[in-house]
Amino acid sequence: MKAFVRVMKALSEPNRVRMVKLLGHRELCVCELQNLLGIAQSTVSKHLKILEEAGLVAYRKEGSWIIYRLSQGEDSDYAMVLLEHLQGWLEHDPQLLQMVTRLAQLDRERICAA
Amino acid sequence: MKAFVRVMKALSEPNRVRMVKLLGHRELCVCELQNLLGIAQSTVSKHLKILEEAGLVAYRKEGSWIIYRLSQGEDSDYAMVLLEHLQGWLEHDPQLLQMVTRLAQLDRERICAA
DNA sequence: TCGCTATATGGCGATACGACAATATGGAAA
DNA sequence: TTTCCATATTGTCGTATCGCCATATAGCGA
Repeated sequence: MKAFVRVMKALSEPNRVRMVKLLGHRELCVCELQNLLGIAQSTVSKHLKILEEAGLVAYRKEGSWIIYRLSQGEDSDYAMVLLEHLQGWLEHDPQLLQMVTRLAQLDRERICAA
Repeated sequence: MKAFVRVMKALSEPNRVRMVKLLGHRELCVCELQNLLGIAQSTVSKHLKILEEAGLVAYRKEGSWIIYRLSQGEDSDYAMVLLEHLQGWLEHDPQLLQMVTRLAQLDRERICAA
């Protein structure tokens, strides 16, 4: 029950759901999420901790960056099922679409600069 | 996003999850849920309202009883998917098992009395 | 070493939530 | 009508949550 509620609670906050959806496109570091969501860095960090404790995301360190990705089934069965459904859900949310567009734009710019 | 979060929020509270699981066995009136959960009637009523607004449960009136049941897909796609998964999830939660046992016992007694 | 950047943590204020008791509503029975 | 019973609503209280700012912590480069 506790584990289930932890996953539901993690996904019952719009900004956290947006993080999950954004991470569905590619792995992202904290500052990228901060940039895309437009909220304070400390807020992003706290949200990520909640997502991680629910087994929804995982991270790896790369120098001083910490790069978050969607979890791959290591931890919670509940989390995995929800993540799969979320792939299809909310694809037409206006705010989210806007963020995804910005993300794609950032990626294109990076490619051009390379 | 709002509809999705509403469903997640509704399912991120243990007593509400228990209500859903209990309603998975059969429809129940408010006082039965109150009895099984052991919480105040007003609390049960509020929880049921939240579950209903999320599209997880529905009700019908029968005299002065109001009988709640799991929703059948009338309202929310998110709710339906979660309800289906919940059929299998949390089957071994100790508290829930105890409540289900009590519910079965009540049913048996009612049959004997008839 | 000293900063500079990326991230995490602590603390605060505003708001939301979950519990209960008390009260309102509305049907059924006397 | 009056009296119950089932349910909903309202008020209150303690706690949790979300946002921010300010402050650690930790790695990288000068």
